[in-house]
Amino acid sequence: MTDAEAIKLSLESSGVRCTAQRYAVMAFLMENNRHPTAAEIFEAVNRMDPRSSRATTYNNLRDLVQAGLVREVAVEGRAARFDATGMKHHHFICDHCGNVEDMDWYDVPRPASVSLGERILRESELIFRGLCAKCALRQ
Amino acid sequence: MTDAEAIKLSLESSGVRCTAQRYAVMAFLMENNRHPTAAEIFEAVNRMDPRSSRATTYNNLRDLVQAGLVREVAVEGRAARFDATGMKHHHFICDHCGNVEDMDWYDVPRPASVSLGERILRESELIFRGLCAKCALRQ
DNA sequence: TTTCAAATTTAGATATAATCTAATTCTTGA
DNA sequence: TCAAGAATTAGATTATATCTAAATTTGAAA
Ligand SMILES: [Mn+2]
Ligand SMILES: [Mn+2]
Ligand SMILES: [Zn+2]
Ligand SMILES: [Zn+2]
Repeated sequence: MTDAEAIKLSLESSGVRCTAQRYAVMAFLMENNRHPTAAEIFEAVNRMDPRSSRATTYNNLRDLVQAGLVREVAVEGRAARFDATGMKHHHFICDHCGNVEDMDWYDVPRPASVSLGERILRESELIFRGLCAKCALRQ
Repeated sequence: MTDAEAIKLSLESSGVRCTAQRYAVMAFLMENNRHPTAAEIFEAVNRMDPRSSRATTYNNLRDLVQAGLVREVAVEGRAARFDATGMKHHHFICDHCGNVEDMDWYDVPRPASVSLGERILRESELIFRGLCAKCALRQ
């Protein structure tokens, strides 16, 4: 199976139509582990046909996040970043430049049931903070 | 020592002048574990004297975060929320309403040194996601 | 106490990020 | 082929946060 077919399949098996614009977003995120912002994705997708409007880019990112194929990472004071939820991993967020980097995944202990109360837990996310390699050198 | 003196002291020992406006932000966050947004803090502080402008509220929140007295929590698609960094704790963020709730703290295993590379780790933050008690009931 | 430079505050403008609107185009299945 | 729903679009709008430049306040030196 080609990559294209795999993307098409994963979209459709998640209940999302595979449109040209949606495909372009998904393909860009899968070949790119740099956690781009919506603006960067919009720009990248529009460097070639087919075009995609800003509204569509945001709509599709929202749909893909809902379908569980894409993860949105909120960063304090900066635009949200996105990545394809391929292999499980954690994130390192740089205090200085805001870059988001992948970190090896390891299982995180669940909170005690009594502490969870009536809440329904979907996932536990571990975020490391500090200085990325580039910013660490400069300080 | 009164609470007021304690706040004044903690500001000054963190190298931040204790101005009336800064004090009001800090006091509001310390008597309030609801993780208010900047807009909510601005409004609360301005319900009584002394007044504080929007710019000052944002400036002071930035200064207090830098001093380590306040934590900023970015939430996807919503305004950032703030809390006083008193006792260590984790956060639960509701997928549905975006509310941020405190969870008991427990130690998180550090990433492997090889995985960290040249990065400098400041903190590891555990975020639980799912539905808060109120939203869980309604679904 | 007086004085002054630095820090802080302010109102309002501006910038940035994200969503909404309503018209159009595309897709799918009958 | 055709109708209905889904998706896309340009541009307006909203939401969030920062910037600017002038005024005020502060603390420490004199
Ligand atoms: Mn990632
Ligand atoms: Mn908290
Ligand atoms: Zn960095
Ligand atoms: Zn909720």
